[in-house]
Amino acid sequence: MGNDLLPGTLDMLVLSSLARGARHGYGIAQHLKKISAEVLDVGESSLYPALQRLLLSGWVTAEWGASENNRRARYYKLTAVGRKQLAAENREFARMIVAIQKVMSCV
Amino acid sequence: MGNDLLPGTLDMLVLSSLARGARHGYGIAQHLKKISAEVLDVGESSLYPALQRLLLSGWVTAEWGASENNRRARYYKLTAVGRKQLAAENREFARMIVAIQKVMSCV
DNA sequence: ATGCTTCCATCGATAAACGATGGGAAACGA
DNA sequence: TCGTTTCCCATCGTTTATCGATGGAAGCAT
Repeated sequence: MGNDLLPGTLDMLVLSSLARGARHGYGIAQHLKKISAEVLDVGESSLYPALQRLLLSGWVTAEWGASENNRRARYYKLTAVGRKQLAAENREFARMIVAIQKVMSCV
Repeated sequence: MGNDLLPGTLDMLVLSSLARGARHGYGIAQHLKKISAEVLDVGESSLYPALQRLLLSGWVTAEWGASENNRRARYYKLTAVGRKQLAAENREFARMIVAIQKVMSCV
């Protein structure tokens, strides 16, 4: 029953997942699914390209390490700039939601 | 300062614009801009393809007529199925927003 | 051995939205 | 009368995000 996600929100969601500390890709997907009560289901083919974007933009850094399960994993960590970006995207998103709600409630 | 819009929401916004009665394309764009306090700015190159989609799906019908300004205009009208679709998209959207908020507030 | 879970990642297709562009017809100001 | 603005239609080509399918490797349990 896990649906797709709202386009244009993935980067923000990923950044948000990293706000409390570094995670690896698989962990990010799990986290989003869990916190959203299974509503958000980020496929790996959406997630990894997104992480590449974030790396390229300098919002996150990556470092290889070992997971809790003793497996090789790549940990992504929010940079200072990334944290600002998260805040900005959050503001902009809120702005959009307010605007959309206005339209929808005008029915 | 009118930005783009949140991808994946255009069809819903257009349907919502037609909930109270028929409008022509130009009027829909104006309405969205006005109600959203200039936040939502739907370009015509986004709007008309969207209307084509809605026509093709049967959510709306179109009819040529004259605008208030005595100009030739194409009026789009919500169908019964379109109204159901609007309700469904609205529900789904709300579901997504709740899920996203959960993730964002977990920071 | 087999298969399940965890973890990485890429590739090709699809589809949505955008910028640029074009046109025609009414209204309006000079 | 003429030029400009406003209104209203629409398409084309590009970009970009997301997705489904696919593949691989390594650890764990049976």
